[in-house]
Formats: sequence, structure tokens, C-alpha cells
Amino acid sequence: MGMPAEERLGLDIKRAEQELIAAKQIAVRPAGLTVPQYATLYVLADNPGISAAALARACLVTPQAMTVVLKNLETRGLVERTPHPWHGNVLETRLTDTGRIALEEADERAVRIEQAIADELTAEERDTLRSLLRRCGTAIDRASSQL
Amino acid sequence: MGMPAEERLGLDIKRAEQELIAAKQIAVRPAGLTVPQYATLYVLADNPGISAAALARACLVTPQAMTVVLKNLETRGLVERTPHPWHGNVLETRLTDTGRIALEEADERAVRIEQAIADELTAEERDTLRSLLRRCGTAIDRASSQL
DNA sequence: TGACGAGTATCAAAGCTTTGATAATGTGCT
DNA sequence: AGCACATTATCAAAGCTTTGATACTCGTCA
Repeated sequence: MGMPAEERLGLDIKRAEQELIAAKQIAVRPAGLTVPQYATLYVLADNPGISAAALARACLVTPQAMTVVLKNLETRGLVERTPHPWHGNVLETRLTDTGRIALEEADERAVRIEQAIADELTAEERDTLRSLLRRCGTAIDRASSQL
Repeated sequence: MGMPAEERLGLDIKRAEQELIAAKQIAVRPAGLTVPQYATLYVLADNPGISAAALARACLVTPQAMTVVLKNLETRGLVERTPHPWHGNVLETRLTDTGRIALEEADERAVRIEQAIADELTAEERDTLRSLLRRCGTAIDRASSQL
């Protein structure tokens, strides 16, 4: 393999994300939610009536993946989907009261993970991390499109 | 929700990882591999005869997840699993010639993604990013265990 | 009016991942 | 020898994700 594993920053990013998602799983589990479900409800809380496709874009997943998540949430009564008043073919999705309660319970614990990250770094370091990650992202996109 | 979304660094980390994995998918796909399969073969190349459980730890997944990946790789003849010579209950896993070829083909393209990241940042910035991500990781672990 | 393109929803198949539980094997300690 | 412990492998169930394909609706433009 051409490039030494120690120089591959991708592993560091992946590791951080893996630790993050593992911690969030533990955080939101007592509320009866998975991480994708939590993320979906979180976006839904600020965007009532959003379409599943738009929700998928906001959560960085495919529409098909979002369909499955919504199906599970709807079965359990955490969200409700009603036909759009005049625009056929579109289903409006909204939080139910039960869904909002679950979200708040989950967020209360999930936010402690985010708070721990924020507390570990100074404001300047947070900006630096954001900036570096963003530059990685653009570099990745560029390389990917030229692949 | 208690904490503003803009302050949640988790989203930035997740986004970077998502872009990374999407790009790697595109990179390794022509070699007929998925990202988890590529990661598995990559570790396997440097650790012939490793057990599935150890492989799972190296790839940051559960043993069950690794079992599925190995099963798919074995079906397609990219790896072979033989009983450990004297230690029963352990299956040694090794790359086949076909598997090595697939890995090299995949790595040739995947490395361009890593190279793009490395090129985008100075040596000092790479160290900074690594350090910040590591500190995030420890903070996450700490918060998670105190949850 | 009619064609086209964008956005949305859904079915199907394949693969990955996790939790939970069970069983077999090897090692170390008593 | 016998027992506890750690490691390994595996089965089962549930959920997430992706690619690929199909179909419906709406707005725009010719």
C-alpha cells in the first residue's frame, strides 16, 4: 500500500466520529431512540411539515434511508404524516406530543456529550477545528469529483 | 433544545466523516468493494492469520458485524478462513491472491482521497487536527462514562 | 396544450451494524 | 484436577444505509 497508515488522517476523523456516535447511542437509548431517529426528530422539531426528502437532505442520508426511519417512528407514534393540503404526492411530517417528549428526553442527555466537547476546547480551538474539518471536506469533495 | 445547533461540534465531525466515507465509497467501488470490506482487507494485508474478533477490534466494529463482512468476502473468494493449527475454535483469516489484487486496486484510488486531505493541510495543521480530534475523543469518552 | 425537468414517494435487493444470548476453547489460579 | 475468567465464534432479531428502478405531481417553457 502506497501511503503509510500513520499519515492517513481519515482514520483519525473516523475514530472521532465513531466515538461520538457510540456516546450518542448510549445517551439517546434510554429515551427509546436510535441516533438516526434522534437526528430526525431534532430536525423535525424546527421544521414542522417538512417533506421526507428534505428531511433526508438535512440529515445527510438518502430518501430511502429516511423512509425507513420515518416508518419506524410513525409506527411508534412519535411522528405523524399527513397529505399536503394542495400539493399532492407530498406527505407532511410532524412531531406528535409523544415524539416531542422523547426528543426532549434524548436531547437532555445528548447535549451533555456536545457540552463535553465544547468544554474541552477553547473558543479559538473550536473555530480552528471547524475550519480544518471544513477544509478537509472541500479537499475530499474535489478529489472525489476528479476520481 | 438547550444548546444551539451552531455550537454543536458533533455535526461538523459527522459531516466531515460522511463526506469522507462517501468519497471512499466512490473510490473503492470500481474494485468491487465496499468501504468496510476495503478496511477489512487493508488490516488483513498487514496481519495475516488474524482472528475475526481481533480484526473487528482493529476495524472498530463489533465481532458480529465483522462476521458478516468476512462471510461476504469469503463467498467471493477474497479471503480464506482455515482452522488454527493447534488452537481450536479459532479461524485464521488470510487474503487470497484475488483479495490482494482487489485491495491494491481499491487502495490505489482510495489513497488519492487521503492524499488530497494531506495536501490541503500543512504538516503543522495535520498535527493540530489530530490533536484536537484526540482531545474530543477523550472528552466524549469521559462524558459518556459519566452519563 | 403538450413536453420536459425537478422534486417526491415507494418497492426491492444487498449489505452493514448493533444488542442480546449461547456455546466452545484455552489460560491461569486453587 | 477442577474452576473461574477471557477470548472466540455463531445464531437471531431489529434497524440503518445504499444502489437501482418505477411512478406520480408540479412548474416551466415551447
